Amino acid sequence: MTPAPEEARLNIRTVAKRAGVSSATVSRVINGSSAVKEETAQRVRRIIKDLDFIPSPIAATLKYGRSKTYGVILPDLTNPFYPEFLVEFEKILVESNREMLLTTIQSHEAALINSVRRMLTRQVDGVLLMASEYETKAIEPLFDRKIPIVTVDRRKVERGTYDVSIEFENGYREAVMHLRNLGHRHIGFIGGNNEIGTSRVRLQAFRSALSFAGLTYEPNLTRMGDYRFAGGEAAVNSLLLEKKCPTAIITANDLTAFGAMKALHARGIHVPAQMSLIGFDGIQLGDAVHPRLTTAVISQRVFAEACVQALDRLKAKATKRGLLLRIPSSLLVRESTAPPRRAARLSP
Amino acid sequence: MTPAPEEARLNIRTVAKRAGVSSATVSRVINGSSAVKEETAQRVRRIIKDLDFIPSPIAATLKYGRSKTYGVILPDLTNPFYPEFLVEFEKILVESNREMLLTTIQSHEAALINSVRRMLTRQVDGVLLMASEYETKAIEPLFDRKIPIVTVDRRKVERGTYDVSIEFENGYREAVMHLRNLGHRHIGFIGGNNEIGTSRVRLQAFRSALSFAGLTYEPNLTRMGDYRFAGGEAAVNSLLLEKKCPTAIITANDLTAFGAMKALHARGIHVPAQMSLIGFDGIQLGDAVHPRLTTAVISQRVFAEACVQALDRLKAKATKRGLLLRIPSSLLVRESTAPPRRAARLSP
DNA sequence: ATGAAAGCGCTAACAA
DNA sequence: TTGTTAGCGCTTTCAT
Repeated sequence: MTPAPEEARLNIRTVAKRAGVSSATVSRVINGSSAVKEETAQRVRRIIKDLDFIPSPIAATLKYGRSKTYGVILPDLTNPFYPEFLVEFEKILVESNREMLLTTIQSHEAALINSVRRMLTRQVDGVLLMASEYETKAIEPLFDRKIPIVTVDRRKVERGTYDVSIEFENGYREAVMHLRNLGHRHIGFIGGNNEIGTSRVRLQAFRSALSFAGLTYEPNLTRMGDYRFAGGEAAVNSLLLEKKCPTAIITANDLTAFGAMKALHARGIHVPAQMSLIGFDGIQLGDAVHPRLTTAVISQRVFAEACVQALDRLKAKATKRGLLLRIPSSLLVRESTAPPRRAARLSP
Repeated sequence: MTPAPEEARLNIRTVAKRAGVSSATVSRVINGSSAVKEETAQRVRRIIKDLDFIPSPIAATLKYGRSKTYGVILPDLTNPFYPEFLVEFEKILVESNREMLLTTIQSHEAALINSVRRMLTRQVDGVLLMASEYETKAIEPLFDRKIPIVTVDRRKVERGTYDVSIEFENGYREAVMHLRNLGHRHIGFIGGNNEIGTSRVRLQAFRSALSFAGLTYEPNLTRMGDYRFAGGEAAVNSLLLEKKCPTAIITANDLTAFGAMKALHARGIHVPAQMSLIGFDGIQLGDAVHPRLTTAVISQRVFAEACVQALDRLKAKATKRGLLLRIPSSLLVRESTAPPRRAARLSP
């Protein structure tokens, strides 16, 4: 009355039986343990292939606690920066036989609580929090359960967290120097959302770049945006009301720059002839707009590698104290920058 | 010598013990079984909350076979259409307590095999194949294991597969009529990659729209692209070499239209004064470029709902024969279309 | 170098 | 309405 052996479910024991070994040995072969005689291993691998057997990491997770999955919490999937990052991040994980659990909060802080819960529920081995601007409270449960956490752009670490931050200083310095060398003296800035830490960091980096270039920071040439088109657009419209308009604008990210570009076009202001524009991120779109956007580029590959490495290290030695990793940025000059229309007055 | 009870692992039995019930009852409460006395259920829920207990779907998967996860195979995450889709798809799944396993093949067909393997490995309850243009062979293992498969834009079904297809006919018809009403008589078309089924469908839909509008299809005004900027750009450059240039161009998707727009700008051809342009998809970016793109819009919410529904139904009754769902598209008129510069000669 | 055996946390018959 | 029980497929000591 037992079911036909043909129909027996395919698992590690089926393989073991066929190979004339125990399931423990099969497990060892699957996990590449060196403690198996090569001959045996070969035979087992042969059978695995013949049977088209796929081991279940779910069972392994249950047994062993580790899911071989890293979670990612994104603030906003519609900013192309993140998909471009994810492609690299996924590639690295998959190469090493791990998975990615993607959650998106679409800028709703409330969704963060839910994301965290999903991470816990699915037993991820670590969380990459790219939405670091939000409340720490929501991620407490991760701390409590000692899940490795890597934040992005938070620029501070706590309780064994790692942080991967973009080195804005470089990029903005090169951007400002580039503009200064072209003859610009009055450079506007469109930042992110002021309530967010990373926005302040960007603005600060811009200001120190100005001073490095020997230019004065003019607060009335700075506007806040929202890291999206709309913010860039609105900011430009507001900037243009200033008596003394800038001859160039630098933004907190590329999306903001595109918004700015649109507003400038709409008002018949030519980029770069009448206004130079520099973004930050280096998203692919920058190469496709007209004029092609001059921008500070971050290598997504390098960025993703740093994130995975940070997660791996944190998982390996959970008690270590925090660590800050920096990802460099560097200026890519394209077509959205040019000398200012009227020669700037010579500096004193 | 037993470990301190304080340190006992938190599982369904811990909860059961505290609540003075059996683990089965706790399981029932968690899964919302109606066969539990409300009073008992309340007590159990109370304890779950107090203990901050999170049930493990991994164990449930192991036991029950279902992972409450749908897999998605995307051709290319850098086309904003997909992230915008994913946001909706994820939202729907999460609302109903399910997860999404995202894999990307970045247009490499070889990666499809790997994606399929990941789906099998993680025991997804179904697969949404948005990269349907690729070889059927690679997805055989899904068929073999009777995993529900929903394809997109394949427009045919087999062996209990469902297909969700975009209704290009509508959108293109409205697009062509819009142009015709503006006075256009010679409309160019930039398609996708010709080797791909969905490209042929789009071209066909365009042609039938032309004939519906009483216009003749002019094969020399058609070019193939690649669904990306580059393809649109190259296609325009080639189209402009034609003796009899079109006065308007319709594209296979928005990204292609952006590429076309860039090429036109680069050659000093004003959109829409000298050339009208219509895209397809309705990605957010279309609202941000200058001029804002007239395009046939697909509701991502509707699209995502259809996909989830198709997966759900297929899972519920696996033997049913195939089903085709159609997602409508409709024209959104913005600023990239206008009457042709010189009045077109009156039609005969 | 290999095997036996004890679960990981949960669900679903079946029994009560 | 609730409890008992037998695993789901795997890993990993501990033996041998």
